Amino acid sequence: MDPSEYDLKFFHQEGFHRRTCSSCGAAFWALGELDRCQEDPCTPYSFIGASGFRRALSTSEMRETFLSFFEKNGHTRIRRYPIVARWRNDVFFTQASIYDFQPWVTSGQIPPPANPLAISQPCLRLNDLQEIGRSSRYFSLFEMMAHHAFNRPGHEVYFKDRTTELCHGLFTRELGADPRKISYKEEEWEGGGNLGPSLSVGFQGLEVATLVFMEYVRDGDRLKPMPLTVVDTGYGLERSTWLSQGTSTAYEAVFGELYDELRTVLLPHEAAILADHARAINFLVTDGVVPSNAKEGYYARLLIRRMLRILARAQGSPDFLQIIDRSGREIARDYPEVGAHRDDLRRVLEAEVERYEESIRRGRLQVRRLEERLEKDGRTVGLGDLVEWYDSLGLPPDVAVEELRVPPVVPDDFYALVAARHAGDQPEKEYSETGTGLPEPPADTPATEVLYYLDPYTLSFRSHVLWSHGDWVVLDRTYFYPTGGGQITDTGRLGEVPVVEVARRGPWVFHRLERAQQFRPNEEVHAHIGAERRRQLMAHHTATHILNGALRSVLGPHVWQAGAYKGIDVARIDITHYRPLSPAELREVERLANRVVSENRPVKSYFESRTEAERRFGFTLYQGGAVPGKELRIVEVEGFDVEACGGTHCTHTSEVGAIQVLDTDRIQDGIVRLTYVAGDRAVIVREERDAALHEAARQLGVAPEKVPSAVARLLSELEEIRRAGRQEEKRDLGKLAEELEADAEVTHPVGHVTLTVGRPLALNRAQLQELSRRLTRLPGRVAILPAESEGRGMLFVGSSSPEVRADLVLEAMKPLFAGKGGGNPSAATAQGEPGEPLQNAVAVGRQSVAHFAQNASA
RNA sequence: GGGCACGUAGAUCAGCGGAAGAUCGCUGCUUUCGCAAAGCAGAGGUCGGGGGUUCAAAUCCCCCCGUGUCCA
Repeated sequence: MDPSEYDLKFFHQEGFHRRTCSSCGAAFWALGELDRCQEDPCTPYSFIGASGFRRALSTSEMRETFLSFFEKNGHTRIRRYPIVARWRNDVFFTQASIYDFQPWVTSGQIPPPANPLAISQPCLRLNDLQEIGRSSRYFSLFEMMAHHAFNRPGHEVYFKDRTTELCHGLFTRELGADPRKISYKEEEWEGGGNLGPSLSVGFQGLEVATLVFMEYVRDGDRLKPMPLTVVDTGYGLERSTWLSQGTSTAYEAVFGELYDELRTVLLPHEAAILADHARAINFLVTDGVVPSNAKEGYYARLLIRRMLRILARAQGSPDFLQIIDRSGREIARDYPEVGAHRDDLRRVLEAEVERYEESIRRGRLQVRRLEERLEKDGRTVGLGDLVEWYDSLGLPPDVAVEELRVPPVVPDDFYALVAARHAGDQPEKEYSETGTGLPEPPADTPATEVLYYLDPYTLSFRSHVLWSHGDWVVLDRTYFYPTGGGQITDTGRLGEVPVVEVARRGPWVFHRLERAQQFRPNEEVHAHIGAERRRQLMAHHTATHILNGALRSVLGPHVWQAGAYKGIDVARIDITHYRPLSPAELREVERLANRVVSENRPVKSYFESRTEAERRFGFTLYQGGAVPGKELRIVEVEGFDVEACGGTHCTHTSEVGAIQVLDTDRIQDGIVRLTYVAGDRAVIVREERDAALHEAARQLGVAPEKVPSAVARLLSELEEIRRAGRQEEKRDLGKLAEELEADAEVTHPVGHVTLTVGRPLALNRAQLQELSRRLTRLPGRVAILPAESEGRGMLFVGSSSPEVRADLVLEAMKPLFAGKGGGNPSAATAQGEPGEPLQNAVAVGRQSVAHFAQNASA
C-alpha cells in the first residue's frame, strides 16, 4: 500500500508525526515522542491497576458513551443485527459489524439503513476458543462498536480524515485518554476481493480499534477503485471497558459479579470460559439457534459441552442452567429480547443437557466393555482408541480415562490427533447462485415494475415488452409472481402463448414461454395468470405463515423457519426444534392454525421502513431469511404472525380454507419438517383419505371408526396362523425324523456311530437343517439327507460324532453330483444335480461315514 | 456439507461367512398368608430396508433409511 494513503490532513493539522516502531518495525502516526507503537507486545499493558480513561465504565456505559458520541456527531444509531447471519449463505455468524451490510449495501445494490451510522454489534468468533481464559482479553462473543459511512460517487459522507478525527475525539475528549499515548499504525486490510489501507489504534499496549477504508477491488495484480467506498471501523467494547477499569483481566471488567462468584470455586480460566460461553449461548439461542450436530447448531452444542465438561470436573460448582440464567439476566439489561424467553431457553438447554448426559453414559458403557474384551486378549486400551471414542462417540478423553483400569497417557496435543483424522475431509461444495441461466438484456433496459405486491387478485393485465430473447420475455410491468421465497412460479399466458416459468434477476422479471416467440420492442401484450394455480399458491403461502405462528405459539419462540416450499400439491415448512413433534403437540398446532383460519383474520401486506418494522416487530420478522432493502414488505396475519415476505397472500385467513398437516419428519438434528396442504388441496386430500378409509371399512365389513380395531384383530389372527404354520411344519419334520430313524442303518461294532440316510424329498435348506438337527440330537449320530426341488439336488450332512466330520463326508460326495458347497464338522451342505448322481453321492456318503468311523476306532 | 461409529429379543449388548445368543425385563410353575428373592420352565427375532457376491450372508461389497458423534 502506498504510504501516501496514510498521509492524512488530519494528522498534519494535529501535529502527528510518522514514526517507525523500534520493536516491530511498523510505521505509525503519533503526537508525542513515542518510539514504539502502542500495542502488545511492543508496549506492555500500562493500564492494569489504573484506568487509562477518565473514569471506570461498565460495558453498558461504554456502549452508551460510544453511541451517543457518534449521534452527537451526525450518526444514526442502529439496532444490533442477529448474531446468526441468516441474510448470508457464506457464513453462519455475524463476525464483524460490517457483516450486517454485506453483500447488498457494500456492493451498492441497496442503500444502507442510515448513513453515516453507529452500531454496537455482538459478534461471534469461534476460531480462537483455546485463547479464552488463557489470554486475558479473548472472547467468543464480543461487541464490535462501529461507525460506518458509505460513499457513493457525488455523495461522499466522509472518509479517512473525518474517521480518524472522530476516533481520536472519542478516545481523547470523550473518554479522556492521554493523546500522546495513542498510536495509529499503518496496516492493510483485505477481504472478499476488496482491500484498502487501515489504521490500527493502539493505546497503552492494547489495540482498541481498527479503522478500515475499503477502497479498491483486486483485479489480477492491479487495484481498481471501488465505485462505493466504505468506512469500516471496529472498536472493542470489552477491551475499551477493560481499559477504563484497569482490572487485571478483561473478564473481571466485563463479567463482574458472575465471574467473581465462579472464581471462588473454579480456576480463573475456567470461570472466564464459563462466563464467556454462557453469554454466547444466551445470544445464540435467543437469535434462533437450536443446539444440534450440524451447521450453526453444532457451535451452540460445542460451547454447551465445553461448559458441561468444566462443571463436571469441578466439585461443588454451580448448576449449568443457573449460570446461563444469571448471564441471561445480565444481558437482558441492555438487550431485553435475550431475557424475554427465559423459560423457553431453559427447555431448549435442558433437552441438550439430557442428550449430553446420555452420550456420556453410552460412552462409558462402551469403554468398559471394550477394555474387558481387550483384556481377555491381554491387550490394553491405546491412545488411538481414545481418539476414536472422542470422534465417534463424543466421549472426552478425561471421561474415558476415568473408566479405564489401565488408561493410556493423554498427550497435550490430543485434539490435534482428532483433527488429523479429518485431514482428508472434502470441503463444502461451492454455493451456486440462482438465476444464472437467464439471458442478459442490455444494461439500459428499464426495470420491470412488479405489481403482484400491490394486488394478488389481478390476474389479467396489459403490459409492454421491454426486451425478448428466444423464449424469454421481459415486460415493463407484471403481475406474474416469479419463483422466490419458497413459492414456486406462476404460469399463464402472454397473448396466446403459454408462460411456463417466471424468474427474477436484478431489476427484471423474465417470463419463459412454452415456445420461442419474437415480440417487437414496446409491443403491447395481454397477459393472463393461471387463476387456479395462483389461488392454490396463495393459500399455501398464507397457510405457511399461520402454521409458523401456531408452531411458535405451541412449541415456543425458539422455533424459527429454517426453510419452506410452497408448491401446488403440497407445502412444507422446516422449523428449528429440538425433538420430534408429539402427536399431542401436532394436534394442538393444527387446531390453533385452523382456528386462526376460521376466525377470518385480515392478512395485511404493506411496505414499511426497515427501521420502523424492526422496532415494532423485532427480528422474528426475518423468518424467511435474508430480506434486503431499506423498505420491507410486511405480511401481517393480524394479531398472530408478522413476517417480512415477498409472496402473494390471501387477504383474509378464511380464504386458506383449512390446513391439514400430512406428515412430520426430522430432516436433520434440530430441524423438523411439516408437510401440509391448504385450500382446494386440503379438500381433495381429505376426500381421498375419506374414500380410502371407507373402502378399507367396506372390505373389512365394519364401520369406518372400527377400522383400527378390525385391523388389529386381523393382524393378531395372522400372527396366530403363522405361528400355527411354523408349529405344524415342526411337527411334520419331527414325524419325518422318527420315520427315518426307524430304518436307520446302524454301523457297528466299529465307531459307535448311528447313520441315518434320508430319501430325496422336496425340502428346502432350512427344513433339511431342522431335520438334521433332530436326527443328530443324541451323541454319535450322523445324518445324510438328500433333497430335490426345482430341478436341483441338495445334500445336507449333519454329525454329532467327533469321529465323523460332516464337511469331510460332504467333500467325498461332492464330485458325484457336481455339488458345490461346504460346511463345518457338525453341519455341511451342497447343491448339485438331482436324480441318479445324487443317489450315487449318497452311496459314497455311506462309505465315507463307515470309513471315518472305522479309522477312528482303529 | 464432509469424516467416523452404530442399527441383532421389550431394554442393554455379544456374535462379524457354515445350525440366531447372553444379561436384565416379561409369562407360567415350585416355594410363601402375601410380597421380594431363588429354582425350574416358557414366550419373545422379516439380525434397519433394498440390491449384489457365494453352494451358503446377521456376518463380505454397493445403494438407501435411521441414530449418534466429530469437524467446517
